Amino acid sequence: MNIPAKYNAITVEEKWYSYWMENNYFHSEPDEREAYTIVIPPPNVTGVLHMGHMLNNTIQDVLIRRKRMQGYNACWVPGTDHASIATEAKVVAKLKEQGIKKSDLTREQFIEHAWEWTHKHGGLILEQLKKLGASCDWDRTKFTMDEDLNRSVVKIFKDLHAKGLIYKGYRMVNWDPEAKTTLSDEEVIYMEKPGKLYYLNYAIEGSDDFVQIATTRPETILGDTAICVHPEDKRFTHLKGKKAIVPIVGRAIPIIEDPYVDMEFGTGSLKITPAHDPNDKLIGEKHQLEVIDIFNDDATLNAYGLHYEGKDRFVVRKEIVAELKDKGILVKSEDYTHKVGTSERTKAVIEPKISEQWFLKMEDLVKPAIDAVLNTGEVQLVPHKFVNTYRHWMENIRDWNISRQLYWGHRIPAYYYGQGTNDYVVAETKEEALVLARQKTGQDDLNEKDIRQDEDSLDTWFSSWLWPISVFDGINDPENKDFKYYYPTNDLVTGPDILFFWVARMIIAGYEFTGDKPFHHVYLTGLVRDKQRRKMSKSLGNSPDPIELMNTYGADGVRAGILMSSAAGNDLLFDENLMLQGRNFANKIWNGFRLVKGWEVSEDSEQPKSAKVAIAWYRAQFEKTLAFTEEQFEQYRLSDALTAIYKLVWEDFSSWFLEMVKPEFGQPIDKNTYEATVGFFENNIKILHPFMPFITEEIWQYFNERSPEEALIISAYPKTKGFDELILEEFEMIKEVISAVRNLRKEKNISFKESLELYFVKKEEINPDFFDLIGKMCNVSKVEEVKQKLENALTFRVGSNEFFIPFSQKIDVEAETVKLQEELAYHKGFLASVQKKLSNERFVNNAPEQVILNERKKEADALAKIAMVEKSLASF
RNA sequence: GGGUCAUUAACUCAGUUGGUUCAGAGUGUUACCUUGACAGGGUAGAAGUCACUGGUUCGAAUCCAGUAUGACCCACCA
Repeated sequence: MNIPAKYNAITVEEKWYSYWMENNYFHSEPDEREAYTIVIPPPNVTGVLHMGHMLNNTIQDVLIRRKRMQGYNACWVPGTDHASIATEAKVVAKLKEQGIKKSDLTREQFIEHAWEWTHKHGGLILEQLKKLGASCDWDRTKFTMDEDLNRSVVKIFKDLHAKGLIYKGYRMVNWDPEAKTTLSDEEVIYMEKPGKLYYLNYAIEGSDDFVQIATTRPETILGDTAICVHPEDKRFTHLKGKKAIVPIVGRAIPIIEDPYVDMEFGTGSLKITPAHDPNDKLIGEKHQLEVIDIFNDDATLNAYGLHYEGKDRFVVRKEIVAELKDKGILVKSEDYTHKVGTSERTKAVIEPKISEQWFLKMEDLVKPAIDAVLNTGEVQLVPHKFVNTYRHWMENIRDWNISRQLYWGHRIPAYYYGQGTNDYVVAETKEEALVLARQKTGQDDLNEKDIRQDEDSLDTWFSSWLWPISVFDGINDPENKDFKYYYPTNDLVTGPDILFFWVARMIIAGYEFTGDKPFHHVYLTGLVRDKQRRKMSKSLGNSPDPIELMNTYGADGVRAGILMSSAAGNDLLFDENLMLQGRNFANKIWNGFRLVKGWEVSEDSEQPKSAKVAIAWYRAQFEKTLAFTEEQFEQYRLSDALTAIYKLVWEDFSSWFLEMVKPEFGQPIDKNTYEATVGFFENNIKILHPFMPFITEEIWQYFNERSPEEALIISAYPKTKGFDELILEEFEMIKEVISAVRNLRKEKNISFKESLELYFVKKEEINPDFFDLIGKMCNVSKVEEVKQKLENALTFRVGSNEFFIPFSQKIDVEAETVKLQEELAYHKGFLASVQKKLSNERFVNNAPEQVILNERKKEADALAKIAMVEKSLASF
């Protein structure tokens, strides 16, 4: 036979993925079976696979494959997200390389470039998922900018607008000067950054007096429109009603009072710049202050910046500090660490900016979504600990800024017919808009030229929050058969980092637009970190290339490795050793297969007793493990399920069972044992298939010719049957006997080839059915009970039974004595602790009866063992 | 500032309603083994005051309170 000793993953994996694709096993159509559905968290269309994807898609594939084998109609819908800001930023960068500025292009031209980019780089990540073995229904692949998804988004916008939930507001928003767009609050990451707190003196109008303020942003003094102090702050009562002069600008601004000011902080007086700070804006509104915006869209200063006009805000900060210092206005500066908002995508420092944007009212929308997670349990978060985070966010939710000043994305379906900011209608098409506009204005002579669509596009998440609905076209056509069959979906697998961005909003959308949950369970994976516990990120360069990993360790190896140590919700410290472990496991299975496949089967040789009992034992062991993994799956503890199977296959099956039934070298194996072994092997690879699909399919098909209908991927997953607990217990004792004999051989340097005899004095039951097996495993020619201990023999004790191996050489009495004394000391110590417990009246009175009985049994056992050891000692 | 979670062997982690000698696994490490499936393997061993301090209990790694350290999430303090 020429099966290679080393399992070659690469060729095998390609072969079976193609086979699965050719036979259409991944595709799902509604039928009479129960559906099991997962929608993929759509990765960025132009993204590449990283370790986070590996983890989370492996989990999805495990769930899907298992359910498919269990007879569900499993459907895993793949797709990608247009990722407006990220993709637009990439396109802008690429155009810049070619010397083209975004502002040189029309919207249409830019979008053309973006599509070109998308087609060129898009979808690569889905190809990479295939290498991982992802059994997605590729016929259902969706993109968040697909035409039908666009129609869904527009419809939803229109619907929410009609309900009065979408409105335009002139508000302070998060401005990303790099991408020149607003961001939602969730897209702003606050980072600790070292800065300085500058103390400045503002002169008081018409006097020599001054008021001192502290600021971290001296460049914004150009937009100051007030100084604010606490009304009860006695230090400033003399300034009441006076005006201060803004340095450099020379503008006189009022000194106002507001309890917002913290008297303890800084100098106790605060400069107010309503255009550039959310709090200042609130105070400004309250006191009806002038709003002076000093920035352009790219965060350079505008005309209000005077001689700083056209310079960047950070350049200006430096220069203005120098100028203030020269003029004696800067009193001092202190080092000060504070949190600075940055853009999640571009990393640019966010500029709070007042502008007119579209908002979605969240207050009422969140109610059913809160209820579903907190009260009814219709949607369950796994692990449960995320419920609190979810609740907190939901209960403190603010209106969602859904407009973005980007070209790439779903354009806001609002059409203006006049110059006023509210002279618009919301419509699905321009034609419809015209009709609506005519109705609204009563001007029948309006035509298409008079109508222009809003320039903004929608936040990416405004399309992805519909994902579980829109991939089945449930918005446009709620009665369609796919939607009715697959929705609501079952499980969602994603990272906790997008719990708010995506998961929460999908739950909101589900209830609002379908009246039902979008999914039942949300499995939140941990983050993949490097060995120094840092998040894996491109900028740190600490993320290994998943493709390289799969080439080195095989997709199965990587899948197993990454799952082996990743409990739900716990971060995973990436270590290549895990992948190595996964690969070695694949090799172990492979070699077990080689062994079994190499056996010659004899029709007429009889089944040895040892094999018979081995089969009975392994059957029970398998069933026990299967039952355990079922429990683990119930709780989404995939890692524990896999570890259990790993041990079953490596230890129980390979190290024990195969050794137990292995025929003598050169001898054939009897048919019954062979068939049982192959049956066990096949069951092993069935329950392993969801985790390691490729090698299992390879072995499955190698064992026997299989038609496409008999492929492992669609074979029936074993069902739990219950098992014989007793045989498992009995075998534990046998195991101990076997390893004790092996140890003695080693200690005394007795070759395995030298046959031994084993005798024992029985104090507790030992099942004689196993004796042949002991014989085979230890090369012992007979196992026999005797009434009393043997002289001149090696001894050991298992349970309360004492074993003897007659030994021709001289027994080292001293060494034996030492060994026995150690055992004695151990048992005595144990006895003491048990007796201490039992002599404690309160224990005896309070503990449950079963516990006390256990203790009594322990006491009796210990006493028996002590007696036995003492007797042995006495005989020396 | 508020919240959540963690702290168990050198490392990464289990320990599922408090009760068997319950202190575990994998990796690493040590010693031995070219045994006919597998050195990507086998056998055996060493290794921990379960972060700390109290409390509850007959009994605590497990429950409670506090402390320390770390991680993450949320929040408009110049």
